[in-house]
Amino acid sequence: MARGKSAVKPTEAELTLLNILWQMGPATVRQIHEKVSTTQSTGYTTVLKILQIMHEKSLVIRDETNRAHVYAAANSEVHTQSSLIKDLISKAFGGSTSKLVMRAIDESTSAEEINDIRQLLNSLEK
Amino acid sequence: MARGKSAVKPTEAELTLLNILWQMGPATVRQIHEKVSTTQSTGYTTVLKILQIMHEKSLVIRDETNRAHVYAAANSEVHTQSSLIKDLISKAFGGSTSKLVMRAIDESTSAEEINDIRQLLNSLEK
DNA sequence: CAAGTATTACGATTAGGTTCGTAAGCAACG
DNA sequence: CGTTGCTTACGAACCTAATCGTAATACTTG
Repeated sequence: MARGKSAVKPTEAELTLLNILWQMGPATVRQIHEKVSTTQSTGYTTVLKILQIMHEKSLVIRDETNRAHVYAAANSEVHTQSSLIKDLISKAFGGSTSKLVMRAIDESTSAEEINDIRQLLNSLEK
Repeated sequence: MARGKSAVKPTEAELTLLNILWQMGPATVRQIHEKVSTTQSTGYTTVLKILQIMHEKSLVIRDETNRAHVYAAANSEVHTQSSLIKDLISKAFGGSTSKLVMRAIDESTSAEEINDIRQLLNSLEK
């Protein structure tokens, strides 16, 4: 059955760090902490601890070659997003993707975004 | 600043009960527990406790007229779904609705659902 | 090499979520 | 009215998440 894949759902704090890693690419704790500090006041060791836990969960990989370990997201942003959205669809939308899309799109959705979505639908046509 | 609105995000167990309440309408603990028991093995008092906590958080309202209190969801299913999806968009999709929709739709999405979505887009046209 | 500095590791603390056992309250019935 | 059974209330136990203080370790530089 090939289990062992990503049944792991990142927590909120973990997702914050993943977003940074996807944006910056592989980075040290110091770099990640500096980045996260621009928006939140989180201690250095807190960031470190979360990264260590994520490593245990295989949410990140790390290169221990140098003293300052270099962390990187284990899964792609797209992959993680898909998994989060599938989770939400099953838990809050009775498994219906279209219901979710209907709730997602509202008056605050820009014309541009709507166009992007329309093009996606067209490309699925085939 | 007009607090008291729904800044409250239901937990997973709470969402399970909300789904039941939306489906059944107002119900007693017994009824809810019977329903939840068809898919999980959760004790009666566990369901009761969660409902009491949800009541404190104002996720449900309850009618205490009779001995067996009658619980009902405080917010509509649509309202709650919208709030959950907005939360996910901001935390995992950089605020982009179209990105979320693109991840939501994949090869497993039925033609029927795609059609529903297309109609939604058309109705927004105007 | 010794002292200072950066980094990782460990473990404690706090808070929230989930579960359930037990007690207390009420109601109906014999 | 007292016993039985359903219901709510209370609180303990356990788990995960998040935060950080302190210790241990490794590098760096005078």
